[in-house]
Amino acid sequence: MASTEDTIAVRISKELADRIISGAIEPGSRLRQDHVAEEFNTSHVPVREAFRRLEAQGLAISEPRRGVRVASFDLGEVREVAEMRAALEVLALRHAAPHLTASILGQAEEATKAGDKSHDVRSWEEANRTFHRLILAPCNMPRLLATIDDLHAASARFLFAAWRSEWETRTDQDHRAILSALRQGNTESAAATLGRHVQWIGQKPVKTASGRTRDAFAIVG
Amino acid sequence: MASTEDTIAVRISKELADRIISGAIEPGSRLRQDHVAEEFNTSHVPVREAFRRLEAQGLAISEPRRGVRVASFDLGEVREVAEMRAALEVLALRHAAPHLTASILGQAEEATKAGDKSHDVRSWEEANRTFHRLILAPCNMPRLLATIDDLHAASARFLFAAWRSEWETRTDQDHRAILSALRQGNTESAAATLGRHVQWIGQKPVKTASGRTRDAFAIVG
DNA sequence: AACTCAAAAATTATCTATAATTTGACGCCA
DNA sequence: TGGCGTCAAATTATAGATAATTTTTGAGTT
Repeated sequence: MASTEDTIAVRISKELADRIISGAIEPGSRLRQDHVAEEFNTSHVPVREAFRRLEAQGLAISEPRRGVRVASFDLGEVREVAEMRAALEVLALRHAAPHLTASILGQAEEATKAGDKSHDVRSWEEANRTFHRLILAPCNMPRLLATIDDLHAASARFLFAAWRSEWETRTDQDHRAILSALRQGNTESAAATLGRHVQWIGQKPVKTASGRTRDAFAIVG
Repeated sequence: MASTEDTIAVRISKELADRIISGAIEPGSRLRQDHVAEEFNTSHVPVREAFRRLEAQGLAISEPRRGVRVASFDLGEVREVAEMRAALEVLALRHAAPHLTASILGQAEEATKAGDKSHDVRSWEEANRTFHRLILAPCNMPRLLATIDDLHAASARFLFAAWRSEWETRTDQDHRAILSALRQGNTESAAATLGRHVQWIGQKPVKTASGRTRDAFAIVG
C-alpha cells in the first residue's frame, strides 16, 4: 500500500492516519517525534512533516513548542462533519450525475451489496466509502473530492470509535434508492436522498475506560 | 502580523501564502527550499514544513524529489471554489443566523460600506472577507470555518490575478440584501442570496505576458 | 544543426548534532 | 497536607552536514 515512490514523510503520515482512524491511538494522546522516528527507523525531520499532513487532515492538533496530539472529537464535530459531507457530496453528485455510466452504477451496486454482507465495521466502512467515491468521482473537481476524502476519514474515525467490534448486517436502502434515481436520470431525487443519507447519525452505547456506559455517535452513511 | 509566538515554519508559510495570493510569485514557478531558507535566515527544515502547509491550503503542489511549485489554476478551479463556497457558506450561515446579534450585523454593515468605498482590489477584498467572516463565524463550526478560510484564500488569488490594479467602486447590493433578510429573521432568504452571491463570477480582459488579451475570471463576492 | 550521453551543478531528502523550551519530579516551607 | 519554586530529564525546534536524485551543461557524434 505504501508505495516506495512515496517520501518517508508520506509513508509515516499514512500509517499514523490509519492508526488514528482505527482508534489504535487514543484521541488526546501525544505523538512524540523522537519515538515515532525511532519506530520507523528515521530521523525526526520526516516525522515532523508527517505531523503537518495529519494536522491538515484534522486528525492531529499541534501546539507550538508543546508537541502534537491526536485530535479529540465530540458529538458536535460528528454533526459538523455530517453536515459538511451532506453539502459537499450533494454538490459533487450534481456534477457527477451527467457523467455516470451504467458500468459505474454497476460497480456502485456491487459495493452496496458488499456493504450489506459485511460482518465487521471495517469492511462495511470500506464498501461504503467505495460506493460514495464511485458515484462522486466523475464530478471531476479535484479540490472538492480531496475535501470529501478528508471528511470520510473523519467519519470513519467516529464510526470505529463507536462500533469498535460489533456490527449488525443491514441492507442499505438509501444506497439502492440513490442508484435507482440515478438510473432514471432523476439527479435531484438522488441528491436529496444522499443529503439525508449522510446526515443520519447512529447512536450506540459503549463502555468507557471507567467501566460506565455512555452513548457514542457516528455517521452511518 | 507574524506573531513571534509562531514557529518559524508558520511565519514562512504565512509570508509565502501572502505572496502567492497577491500574485507576487507566478503560478507554476518553483519554490526552492534553500533559497527560501536563505532569505528567511533559517535552515531548510522549517521551510519544508511551511511547504507542507501551503500544499494543504492548495496554494502549492509538491512532487516527491522534484520540488514544490506554486499551484496553477484555470476557469474550472474558479468555478469549483465558487460552488464549494456557495455550499459551505450557506451551511455556515444557517447555523450562524440564530446567534447573530445587532452588533455583529452592524459591524458587517460597516464592512460592506468599507468595501463600497474601496478604490483598489486589495482593500475591497479585505472588506469583503471581513463581511463574510463576521456573519459566518457565529456558526461555531471550526472545521467548516477553516475550510471556508482556505477557499477565501483561493478566491483572493483568483481575484488579484484578474484585477491586478484597476478597480471600479460599486455598491454591493447583495450584502445589503443579506443583512436586511437577516435583520428580519429571514434566514432562508439570506442564505439563498448568499449562495447566488458567491457564485457570481466576474470576467475581465487582461493582458498576457505575450502582449495579447484574454479573459480572466474571478469570484467577485 | 540536432542528438545523444556523461559529467557537473543544483536541488531535494534525510541524518546527526545542538539549542531552546516544556514537563515532571523532588524537596522545601507554610 | 498542600502549594510553590527549582533543577533534571524529556521533548520540540532549528542548524549544519551528508546522501540521493534531478536538472543542466557541454563535448562528441552523426
